[in-house]
Amino acid sequence: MGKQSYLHKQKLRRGLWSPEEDEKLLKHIAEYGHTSWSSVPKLAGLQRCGKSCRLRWINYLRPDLKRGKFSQEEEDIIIELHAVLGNRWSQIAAQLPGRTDNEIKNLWNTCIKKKLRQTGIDPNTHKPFSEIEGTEDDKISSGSGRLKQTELESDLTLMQDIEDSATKSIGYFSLSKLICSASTTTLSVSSNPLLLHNQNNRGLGLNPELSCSSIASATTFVSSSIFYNSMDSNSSSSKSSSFWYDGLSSWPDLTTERGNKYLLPGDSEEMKWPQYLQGNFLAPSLPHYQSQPLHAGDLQVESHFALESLNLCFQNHQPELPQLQS
DNA sequence: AAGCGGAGCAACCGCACAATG
DNA sequence: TCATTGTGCGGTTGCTCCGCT
Repeated sequence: MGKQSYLHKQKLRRGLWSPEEDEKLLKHIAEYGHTSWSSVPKLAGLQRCGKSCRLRWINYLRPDLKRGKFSQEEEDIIIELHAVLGNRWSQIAAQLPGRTDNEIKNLWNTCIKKKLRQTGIDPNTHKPFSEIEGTEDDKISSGSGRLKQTELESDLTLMQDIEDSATKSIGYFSLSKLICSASTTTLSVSSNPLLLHNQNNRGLGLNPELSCSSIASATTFVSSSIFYNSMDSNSSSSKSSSFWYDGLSSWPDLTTERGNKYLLPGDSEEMKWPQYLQGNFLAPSLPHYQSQPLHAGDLQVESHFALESLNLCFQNHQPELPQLQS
């Protein structure tokens, strides 16, 4: 693709990001947002490609990231979602506020896979090894997580496949049941607005008018009542569904989110760049921002939100942040 | 103390898709 | 309709750390 030569031509930096680079990027995004990643490096004065900036922001600098070890509940959720979604890390990540797809992918590849194997479960099929021998391929958990449009005969058949696979898996939930449970309020299997159309949406073919990124959005709603009950009930978990109810249009009210969930000194959150900034960069947990990448209205809203969240941090912690070292 | 190997993690690569001209 | 550009995603690589010998 000529990417290498492009990098050489532009003398772009690669490899680990320095604190100075992080600072530049963070400042730039706080000030201008990121309407176009390709222009960010130039505007921010970075010798990086836009892609690298985007990745750095998403996986590391974003203020709503939750760092540190995954809890057992989070691991369980990942396993359950993987049984249904396969390697669609971004969709799985959408269900875990503050976690990135990269983080989850790494966790899966390094820890969870191993654990499952040790317990006699094939991480690809989520079935006991003894049961797999001689059985048909598992459509859901095949190596490549990306689902091509051409593979989608229809949303309904895919949905059925997913459901079949999930229900066949030991101990894992049935999508239809979940959606049915969700339907006690607004959705039903037969009228799930997310699944009516198979237009050009990636993955599971969603109704574009609803513009939520994926089926994950549906499970956000569903899982909020099922998965998260055992989790921290005063943070993200209890809000996922309200986000849905709010009609996919409401960004978190930062004034009410304020103080809702910060990284507390007692938390075992690992702080790297923030440590560089004297170790006191406390970021609010803003689950909707990460978990619900709205498409409609999107970039401006997202940028605006990023700016707001950063500003909020800045306001709350003025003694620390203005002291960015240069 | 040095070497080795595995684990964990950050970042890169290549591809697919969407948007735009 | 086609080409180009931008973005997002999943797979993979390579570096660092740490425990073991």
